[in-house]
Amino acid sequence: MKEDLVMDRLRKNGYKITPQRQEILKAFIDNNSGVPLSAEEIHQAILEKHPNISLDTVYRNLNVLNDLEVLCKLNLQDGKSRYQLSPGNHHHHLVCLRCGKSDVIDFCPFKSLDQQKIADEKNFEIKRHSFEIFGYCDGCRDSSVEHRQLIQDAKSVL
Amino acid sequence: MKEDLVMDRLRKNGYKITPQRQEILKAFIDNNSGVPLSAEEIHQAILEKHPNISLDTVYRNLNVLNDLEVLCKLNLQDGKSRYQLSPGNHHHHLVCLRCGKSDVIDFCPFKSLDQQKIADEKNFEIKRHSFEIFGYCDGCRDSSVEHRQLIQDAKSVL
DNA sequence: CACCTAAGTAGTAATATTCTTATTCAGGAG
DNA sequence: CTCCTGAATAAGAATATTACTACTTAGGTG
Repeated sequence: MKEDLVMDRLRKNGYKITPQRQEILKAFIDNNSGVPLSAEEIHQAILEKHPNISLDTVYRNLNVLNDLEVLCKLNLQDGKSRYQLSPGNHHHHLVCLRCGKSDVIDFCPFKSLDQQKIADEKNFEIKRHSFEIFGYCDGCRDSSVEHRQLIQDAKSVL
Repeated sequence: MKEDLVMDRLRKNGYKITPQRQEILKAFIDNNSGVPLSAEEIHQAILEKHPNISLDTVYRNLNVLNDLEVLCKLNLQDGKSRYQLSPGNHHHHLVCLRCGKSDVIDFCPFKSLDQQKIADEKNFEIKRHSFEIFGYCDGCRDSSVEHRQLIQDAKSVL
């Protein structure tokens, strides 16, 4: 999503355009690594130019942008949340347990699940859902070592 | 799952039977509230009889029991993880955003998703997946207030 | 353009979870 | 039954995230 569209979406939902929000968005636009960003990474990137931005502000705005579906929040099972620009339409993810890269899939279980049946049988009002697939991506299939383990190894070297 | 079966599963996977593990399991067997338990709740319950058990031990063993599929870990979107005894077979959950009760559903998106197609198209090796449905259960459909908000309200009263 | 107010921010404290390290213990081998 | 070793534990530190509070500011109104 383009920067202007995001600003429009903020405005239309009653959110203000602050320099902090613009910087956070820019961090995502500048990220071309393919790996979703963590709150701490975004915070560090912005600190270089704006030494006063607080980590709390980063977290708060990541949640705002996630609620507005500008970003999607991913759990790569490494103990922290990571975020990436949302493609806009409803989707789910293939997440690599080794390198952390995430790929979008259009398949949604709700297209094949009879929502009405669940609503009737269980008398349950569906509001939202989550669906993520974890495994090894193209480049990482060789290794049997998982992301969590690799991170631990990396830490022990420092 | 019965207590003896859990102990067998621990033993067969090289885990030891410790008093702490037995107490944690008992906390789940004793829980008939229908609401999954948080780590802190389990810790408090055990502290009455065993004042020395550490919260870390509770967390560590919840993860062990989750890995062995004795328990399932649920995210009720209220900022903490909750756990309940697993029915044994593969399943997913309907989670109520208001009261926190969780109901098991047998539907699994992978039965209708062509795994081979994803594996081929994306060259992705699938290891595991998550699928949860959030909404309002039978008893909570009236209210439009969400769990998170109710928890905040409750806190402000204290 | 100055004013006003709800929304946003920084800083700090609180909470949830995991890690580290030294000590203890379960349970197999002798 | 005793010894031994890897696994488990307690205690406390570290990390990830959210909440609280007083101050600041975006952006609408006159």
